[in-house]
Amino acid sequence: MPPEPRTRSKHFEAKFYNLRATLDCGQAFRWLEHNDTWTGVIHGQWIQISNRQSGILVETTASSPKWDLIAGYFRFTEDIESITKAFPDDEHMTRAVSAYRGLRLLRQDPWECLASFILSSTKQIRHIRQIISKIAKHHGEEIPSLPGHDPAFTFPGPETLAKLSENALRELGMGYRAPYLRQTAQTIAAGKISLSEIGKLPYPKAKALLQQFAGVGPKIADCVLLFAYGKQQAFPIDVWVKRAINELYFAGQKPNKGTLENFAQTYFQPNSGYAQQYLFHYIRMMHTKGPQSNSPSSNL
DNA sequence: GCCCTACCTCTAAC
DNA sequence: AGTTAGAGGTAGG
Repeated sequence: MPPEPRTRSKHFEAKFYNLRATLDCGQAFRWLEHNDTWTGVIHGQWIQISNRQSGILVETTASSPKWDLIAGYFRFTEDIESITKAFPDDEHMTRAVSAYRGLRLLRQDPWECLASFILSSTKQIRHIRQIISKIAKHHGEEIPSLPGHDPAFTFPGPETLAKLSENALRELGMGYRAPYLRQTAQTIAAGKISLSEIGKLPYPKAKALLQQFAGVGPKIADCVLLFAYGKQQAFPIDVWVKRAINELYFAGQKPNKGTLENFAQTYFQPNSGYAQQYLFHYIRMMHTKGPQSNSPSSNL
């Protein structure tokens, strides 16, 4: 038996951090929960994370943990209360905030985030997770996890995926998204578009550049801008958010595309990106559990 | 520009 | 238990 890997741990102060809402609701696809403890891999490091009094405990098997990157990923220092307080003062946002108190945005690795959302089109979250897990298992590097946990793998870089055939990607179950992912990986591996440069651009230019990648349209570009680059102007409009705006703000009369986009861009400022996440979860809950269901019982 | 459809595969709902 | 619609869209007509 190999010796149990040593772990390093660190406590972070963080007021209102709802791990379930943050890690399990479709902005990231690699987190697993067991007894209120979450495990995942970020920046090549296996992480275990759980709520503690007055904060968050992070443990990792990495031999020299990159705490800065870990803290950056979780955005521990973000003042979520003042962000949600600046939301529009209407009944829907008020309900969304109370149902999902402690929901945070993450700051993910741009490549993994981009690849994940290329795979997300017309897919249920469950299946997206499945595909991403397969990619890591088959083409990532194994890294140590703790006993009792599944083997852990890094998410392979663009150079690795660029070398795979379309068929090898299709074998992972991604269907017609395979050529998109392959081409995007090749574009990055060839240095034609730099992901770190995109982060330095203002929102409109960054969005336009992201849309040059195969399989990336306005929605996926906005997801990456919000979940990886932290651009608050990004407001991904998917079927759920569109449904939410139609139902809650236009009384069910569908506004045309321009009206809806304009509303999305202006009404929720200045924290539109955060507002989008709360709205997304709120409308999904309304549809899956019924409008009566009001369960704010998240662990804070 | 705007609308339409094809696209893979799997899950959830009959 | 088998069948089918629909799923955090995008590209190309």
